[in-house]
Amino acid sequence: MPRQSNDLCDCRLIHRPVVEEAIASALPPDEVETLAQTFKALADETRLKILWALEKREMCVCDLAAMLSLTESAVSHQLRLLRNLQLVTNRRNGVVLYYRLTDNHVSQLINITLEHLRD
Amino acid sequence: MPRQSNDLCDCRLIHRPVVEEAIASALPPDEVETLAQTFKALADETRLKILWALEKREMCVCDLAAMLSLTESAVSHQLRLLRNLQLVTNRRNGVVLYYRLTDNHVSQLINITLEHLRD
DNA sequence: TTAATATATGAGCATATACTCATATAAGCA
DNA sequence: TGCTTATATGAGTATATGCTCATATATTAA
Repeated sequence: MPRQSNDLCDCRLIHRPVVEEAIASALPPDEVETLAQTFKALADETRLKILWALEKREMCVCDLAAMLSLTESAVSHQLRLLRNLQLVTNRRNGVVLYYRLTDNHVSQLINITLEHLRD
Repeated sequence: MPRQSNDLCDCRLIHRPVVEEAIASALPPDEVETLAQTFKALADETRLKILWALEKREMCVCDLAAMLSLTESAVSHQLRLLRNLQLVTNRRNGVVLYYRLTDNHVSQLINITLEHLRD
C-alpha cells in the first residue's frame, strides 16, 4: 500500500505540500456557499430571462408569464426564489405586483459573463 | 373572462406593449442556453473549490481529491464535466494527469462575483 | 359582506445531478 | 508479457429542482 501517512484524508497523496497549500488558500466555506447560491440563481434559463427583462423595466407576474409562455404559478415560484435571494423586489399597485431588480449587481454579472462568452 | 385576445399566449395580458417589447429585446435562445450552462458549471461547491484551486496552480486528480476530502472518482466525474465545457484541460506526465484552467475567464467571473457579494 | 382578480403557496411528479461502487483503460515497471 | 498505479467511466441511488394543479391570500369593487 503506497499510501503516505497523513492527517488530511485517506486518499493517496502524491504532492503533499501542494495539497496543504491548496487547503490553506481555499475560499472560506461561507463564501463558497454564497458563491454557489448566486450562480445557482443564474443557472436556469427561466430565471435568466426574467432577470434580463427586469433589467430593462419593472414587470408584473402576468406580463412575465406572457413573455415566457409559462403559467403565472411557475413564474411566481421563480420570483419567490429570486426574492428570497434578494435579487428582486416588488411594489404593489392595487392587486398588481410589479417586480424589479434589487440592484444592478446581477445584471452586471450576466453582462460580464456574456462578454466573456462572446470572445 | 377578462382575457384580451392576443397571439402571444393564453395568459391574461395587462400590459401588452410591455410584453411585446420584452420579447423583442430578449436574449437569443442560444445565448440564454450558453449563459445557463456556464452558470451551472459554477453552481456547485465542489466545482467552485476545484476551479479556485486550479487558478493558483495545476493539480492532479489525487491531490484534488485529498484537498476536497472526496473520492478520486467523484473528482474525476466533475473534471470530466468541466473538461466537456472546456473550462479545464490536462497534461499527462506518465500516469499522472495534471489539470489546469483552460483560460482565466472562469476565475475572473468567480472573482468579480466575489467582489459583488462582499459589498 | 360578497364577488372578482392577481398573486402566492403547498403537494406531487418528472427530470437532473452529485455521489458511490464496480469495472475499464492507460502508462510505467518487473 | 504481466503487474501495479492513476485516472476514467457506466450504472445505480439519493437528493435537488422546475414545473403543474389545486387551493389560499390579498386587494378592489359592488
